[in-house]
Amino acid sequence: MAKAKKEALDLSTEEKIKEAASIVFTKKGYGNARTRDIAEEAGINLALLNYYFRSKEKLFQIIMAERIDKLFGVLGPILNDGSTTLDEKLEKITESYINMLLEHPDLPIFVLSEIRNNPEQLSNRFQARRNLTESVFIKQLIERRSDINPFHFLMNLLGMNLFPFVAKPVLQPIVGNEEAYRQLMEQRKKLVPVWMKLMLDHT
Amino acid sequence: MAKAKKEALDLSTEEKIKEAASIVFTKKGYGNARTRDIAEEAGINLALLNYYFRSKEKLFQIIMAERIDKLFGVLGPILNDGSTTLDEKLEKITESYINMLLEHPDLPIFVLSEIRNNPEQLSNRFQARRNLTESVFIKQLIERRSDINPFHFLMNLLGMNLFPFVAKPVLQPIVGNEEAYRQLMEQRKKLVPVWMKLMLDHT
DNA sequence: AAAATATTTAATCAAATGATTAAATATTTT
DNA sequence: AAAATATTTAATCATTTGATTAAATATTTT
Repeated sequence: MAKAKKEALDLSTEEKIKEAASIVFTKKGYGNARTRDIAEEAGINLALLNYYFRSKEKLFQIIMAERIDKLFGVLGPILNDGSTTLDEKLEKITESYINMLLEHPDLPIFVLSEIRNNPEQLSNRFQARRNLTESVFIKQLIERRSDINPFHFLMNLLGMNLFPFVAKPVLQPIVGNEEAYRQLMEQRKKLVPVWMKLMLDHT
Repeated sequence: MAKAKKEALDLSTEEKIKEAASIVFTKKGYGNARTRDIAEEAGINLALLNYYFRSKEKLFQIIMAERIDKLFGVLGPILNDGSTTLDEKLEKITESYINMLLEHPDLPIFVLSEIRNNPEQLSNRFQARRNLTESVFIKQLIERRSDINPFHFLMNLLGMNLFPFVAKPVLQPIVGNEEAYRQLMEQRKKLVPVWMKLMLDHT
């Protein structure tokens, strides 16, 4: 067997294809992406893509799982951190999301639109509800304000953090140039937690 | 000429195709939609689609323009109403959006993802900035709080109203069933303006 | 009713596109 | 080095899919 070499190159080539697939799928979506686009982006022959991943669909599933994890994986550890206060969690979530989305601005719109196309892709739909409702975050929230519906609170938090990126293609031309947009997002790292705390404190 | 009959049937058939196209495009997006899907949905022959609209692309442009107008057209009149206060505008925008989105929940994700695919589709990009910055709404906002960046304020308002629908495929399974989700959205009609006013009043 | 025009259909085309194959090249193992 | 295995490529296939065509049917005008 050509194992040592195989693994070195395998990783390199396979990773190259996955990287390219990630770029092309995220930019165009499944339906608008061509396997030839991906092959070209990866600098490899089209047949290689099928050699490594069997089909466009299989490759997509792998990328999609990674992207979903990238988008929502941030939340879990922060929501369940027993060592931080609720206020600190708001700050951490906001900072994590905005930092991540500044690097991957087209991630939310990709994931959300593909899930719309194929809702089954969300594997652990039921588990997600449990994980959330039993999280430290929700416990702290209820402890502090038993009258605030956690779902509303979470929608507001995610809406303020994710929406500017979901709507970037519309908002950015209105706001101005790319740099102006980036600066707004930087400001929101401080501002969003302030606004969320207003909701927590308001009588 | 067969004018009278033509117009009666034309409208009916042409409208039937547009209606079907709107449904299929909105549900699947341009790339995943097949002209055959649309023809079937409309209950007509595939050739008819090209007879009436020349091409998939042309038909899409028409639908897309309508959908963009549906999504953002609500805003203009409310933002520029000189007879309402800022608070009333917040209430009107929220109520209009939530009512409209309860009927067309997949509209935002469709429009935003298609604009991502083809940003040029936003025709009046520069005009939009002027319209907004010179609106009564922004004037009232600056009058009330010169220290609040209108772009941040607008992002929050739109984020809280639109995001729950953009993320519905993810959030709804977590929240529970369809009806539970609808009730949450009904509640937000009252709640979002309250939260927005908190931001306006906070010292 | 006849002619002109508009609408609709079945059949077909041509290009795009996902996938495969068979052969060539490179790498590893013996 | 030889054999075995893994990787890569060019060429090709089969299906999907947007679009067209020519003929049939319906409608309107004369």
